[in-house]
Amino acid sequence: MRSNQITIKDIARILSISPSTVSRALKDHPDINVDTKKAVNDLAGKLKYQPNAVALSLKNSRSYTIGIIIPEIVHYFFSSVISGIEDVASQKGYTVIICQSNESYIREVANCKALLSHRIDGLVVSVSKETQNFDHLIDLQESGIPLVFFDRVAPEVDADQVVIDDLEASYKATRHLIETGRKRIAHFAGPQNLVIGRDRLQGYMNALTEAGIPIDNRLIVEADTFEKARNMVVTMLDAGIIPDGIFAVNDMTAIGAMQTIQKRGYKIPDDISIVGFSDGYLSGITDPHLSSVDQHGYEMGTTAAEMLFNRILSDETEYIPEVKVLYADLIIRGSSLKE
Amino acid sequence: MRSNQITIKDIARILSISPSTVSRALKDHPDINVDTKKAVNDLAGKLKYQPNAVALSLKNSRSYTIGIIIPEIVHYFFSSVISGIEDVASQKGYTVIICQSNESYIREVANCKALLSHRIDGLVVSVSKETQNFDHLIDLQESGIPLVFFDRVAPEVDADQVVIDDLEASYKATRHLIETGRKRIAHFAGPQNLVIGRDRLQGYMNALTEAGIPIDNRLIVEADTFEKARNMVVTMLDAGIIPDGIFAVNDMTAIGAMQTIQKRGYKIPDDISIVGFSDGYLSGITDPHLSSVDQHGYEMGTTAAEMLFNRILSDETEYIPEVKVLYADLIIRGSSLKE
DNA sequence: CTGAAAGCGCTAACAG
DNA sequence: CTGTTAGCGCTTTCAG
Repeated sequence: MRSNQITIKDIARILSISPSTVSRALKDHPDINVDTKKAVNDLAGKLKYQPNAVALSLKNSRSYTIGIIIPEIVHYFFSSVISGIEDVASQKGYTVIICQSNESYIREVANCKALLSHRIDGLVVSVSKETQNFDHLIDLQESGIPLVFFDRVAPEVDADQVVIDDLEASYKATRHLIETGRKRIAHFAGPQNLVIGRDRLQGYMNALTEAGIPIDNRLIVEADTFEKARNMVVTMLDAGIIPDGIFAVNDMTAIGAMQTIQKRGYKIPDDISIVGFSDGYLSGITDPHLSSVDQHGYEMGTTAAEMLFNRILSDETEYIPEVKVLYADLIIRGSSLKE
Repeated sequence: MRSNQITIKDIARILSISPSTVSRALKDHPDINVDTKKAVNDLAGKLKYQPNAVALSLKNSRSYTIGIIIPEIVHYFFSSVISGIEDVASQKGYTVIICQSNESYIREVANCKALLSHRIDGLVVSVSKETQNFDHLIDLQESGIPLVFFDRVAPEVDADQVVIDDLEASYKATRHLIETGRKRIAHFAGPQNLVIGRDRLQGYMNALTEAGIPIDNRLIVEADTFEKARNMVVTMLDAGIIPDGIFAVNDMTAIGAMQTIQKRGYKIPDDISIVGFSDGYLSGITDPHLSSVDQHGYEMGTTAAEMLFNRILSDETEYIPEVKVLYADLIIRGSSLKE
């Protein structure tokens, strides 16, 4: 199938004038005769002329396009971040290319290459669980493309970041469990190669330590998906390890734990109370509703995009990375209510 | 910030050869001397040369980019469709630009213009709830860009479509309610300007009619969001209209209804049983689990993408629109179990 | 085996 | 007020 879109030359030919005149007329250049302008604009409208963004990109060495690399789009948190980024970008006249790494390092690297090839003007990224080496991102940055990390950051890379205060949020969540009388609080943790995984664990430990509760390693398990949580609960209960509270690294994990716990005949929150870390609206549709840290995904997206455009649109040569820490609220719902 | 990416000319200059030789060497053209090839490829590797996709697009009048327009990315169904499209596209070496209409006609039109400007090679679209006029899509198609609709199609436009058999699926869902002894079955319907809204209502009516159950207009209400469902249930119950079964146009609506019904002291499925229309994994985390039609979003995405690439990669001039109807399964869970 | 030149669509400096 | 020209990065005839 051949595309047959109108160009400036088409308009010029029809009107028997030069392409540059058309170009100027279209952008209302003061030099151009009013009649010419009118003729050009009328014809452009009639022919539904759309400027060729590809040609403009080549000419200007700016693609007016930014890239996003996220692990998986099919998560409320990530898709709401995207939504935030998109709104800011489209308002600035920028287009967004979204790539999924599917939690794979290989794909993340491939995404970077593709985006480099498309000459994106900037990149917002949340790294995959697998990623331990950040050369692909450093390369990108070194070739002059501003970079902003969100949520899953790479401290090894000197770039802007927007994160929530994971340490504080986890601390608050755990403290809330302690304050409602829980003594044997388990943590379903994320991968420890991610900062968010480490920070959330640390916040949990800080709260326990502060309260004088000894840290029990049998209560700290790596489980960060619905499925893993279900299996882990079975393993723990079968081993006679019965927590009275669980702080989970994300909502799906919390919900997986919740379901299995209920299936085994324990009551929530009476026997075991649970706090998650928000993936979005899920917390409102469990029974009981899930207490959870609200991460404000949309706001994180707009913030990241604004930081990125600050870089893109400024001429500063020196680069002092900025870290923005968003406040995260603990929303207490039925799964951890005090009796 | 200036980007400083390596071009073919840079390599040519360093090696004191011409750009055309570099170009040929990079694509392993048989004419080129092995040593030259090696020198070029080594240097390209060292300098991390990435071909400029923008220049290629301009040269080839193909952007190797496809567009997606969806109402909102923050829905499991839509994001899983995107995932399917992306996987097919990236495997074919295409990039994907995703636009959200946010259910707004104006934004949908703007999205089309932006995508046209980017000279996308094809478009996959699910129209906004507001859209009644399809000129923007027809224009796009007329300028030679293949179009595939999914889910929310525009029958007014002669283009490929991939849909599920909404009529059949709704019929099955309603019939299931009838077979489990329900007599006063309500339908929480979607907007009637969308084919899916109309079809789902029609399937519901067909099942009732077939079973000899008269259609009661008080039981058919337009409610297609979590919030609207909550309000609608209150309104109905307060008016003394108590259904014994509800078929909802999507899962969030079903869940909204479910919660409010439970809050009012009715038991699900004993007093009122409920069937939804799938937005994804939500059905597994309600209590009781929600019976629902599985729409196979990912598969819909891959199918749509494959149909699109059939058009993009073929030279056919004649265009016979194809409609692919995917089978939708009714998954029966706790919310509509027979006693 | 390699180079020069033209052109994809657009703009901007330079000439009239 | 308008036209000519060159160039963004790349490929591809056409000429050596």
